Amino acid sequence: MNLPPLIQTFVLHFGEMGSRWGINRTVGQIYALLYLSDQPLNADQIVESLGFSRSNVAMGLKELASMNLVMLKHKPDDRKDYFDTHEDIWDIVRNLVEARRKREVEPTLSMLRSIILEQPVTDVEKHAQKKMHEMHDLIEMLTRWYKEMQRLETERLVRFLNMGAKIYDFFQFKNKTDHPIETTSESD
Amino acid sequence: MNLPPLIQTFVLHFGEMGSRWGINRTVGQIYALLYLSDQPLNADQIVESLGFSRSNVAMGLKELASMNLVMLKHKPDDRKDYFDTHEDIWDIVRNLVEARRKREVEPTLSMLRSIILEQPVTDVEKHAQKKMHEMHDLIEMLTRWYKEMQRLETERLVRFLNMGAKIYDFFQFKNKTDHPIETTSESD
DNA sequence: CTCTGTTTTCAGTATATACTGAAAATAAAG
DNA sequence: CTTTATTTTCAGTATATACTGAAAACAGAG
Repeated sequence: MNLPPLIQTFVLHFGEMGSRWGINRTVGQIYALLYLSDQPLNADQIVESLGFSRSNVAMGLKELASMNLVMLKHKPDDRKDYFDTHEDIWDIVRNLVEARRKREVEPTLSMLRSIILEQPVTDVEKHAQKKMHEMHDLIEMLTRWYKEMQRLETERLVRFLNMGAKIYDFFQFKNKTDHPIETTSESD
Repeated sequence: MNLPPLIQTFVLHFGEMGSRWGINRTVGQIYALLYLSDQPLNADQIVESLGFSRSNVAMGLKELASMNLVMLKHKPDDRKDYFDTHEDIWDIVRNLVEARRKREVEPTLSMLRSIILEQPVTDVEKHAQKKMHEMHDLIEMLTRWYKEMQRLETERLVRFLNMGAKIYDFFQFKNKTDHPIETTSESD
């Protein structure tokens, strides 16, 4: 690896963190490199920069593509595949969260859906099923909320996030006065 | 392992998912078992239920304790340590998210903090640093928002999440009319 | 069609992580 | 203090995951 120190630190960090983020070192480093690069890179350039085997890089890129974290691009008169990350960092967040939801949440949700349909026999099972139901409802609630956020375009999402504290006050206010809040025509 | 089928399915699923959630099979299964149990369990009972070695269970419990996902309890005239999960499922979420933030976000944030202080030399480094700055600001923003949510008590948090769609409308409304919204005395 | 540059696959190997059993540490009870 | 119940540590081993190199598949150019 022979990268400018600033870039190297970042790339190595992403490699190390990879395992905590459910991706491996190779994938982490490749993503970091592409994120910092001011132009799309091809697999050979990545091999050159990071020192992994060609096949390992190919697999890493495939995984990143499956998570919609990299985009395939082409240059005129060049048959090589070039890879790039999204321009808008919020698109990165959206794709990242979606990929993790699919991997980490969706399987559990469907397991819960099927299991709460079954008939509990003993009291122990009854209690267990109640807890599972509780978890199921919570995940569904968070998922519903997440899907709504996912639809917000960047500008509104940012504004919404920056409102955080004020929204908190807003609910405090609502709570104290007990007046329903008119936002659109719809009410609670 | 000899558990009621309903419980066994759930426990095994948590074990399998463990690796995707950054915990291992043992930790996943132990947590699942404790979550479903209607009473605190001691290490021997967990060994009995799951078939892991005593030491593996001890390590798993230690890890769960470090993430504040299990609580230590004692019974009268019994020297054994008993473990239990939180009553309120939202407390579980709060502790879970906090544990993951510490592991998965905090180290990156401090790496970024230190790296954006350095002096870039080349144009390539300048561009890279700009991208790092962008990432840093985004993570800080999300963290700030998260900390505010973390402070909300369960009832308000649930109400807030259920508002999701309406808040979206609310911003649409704001956007169209361009009137600042009065919530408390403070304004934008 | 063949040739050439490129990507993908996959069996084998290396590395990292999880797990165990035995021994050490701890802490309550006598 | 010693004894006994319990938890923790840790070196060694097993298992799972990552990584490589060689070969196969693919795709555009002639």
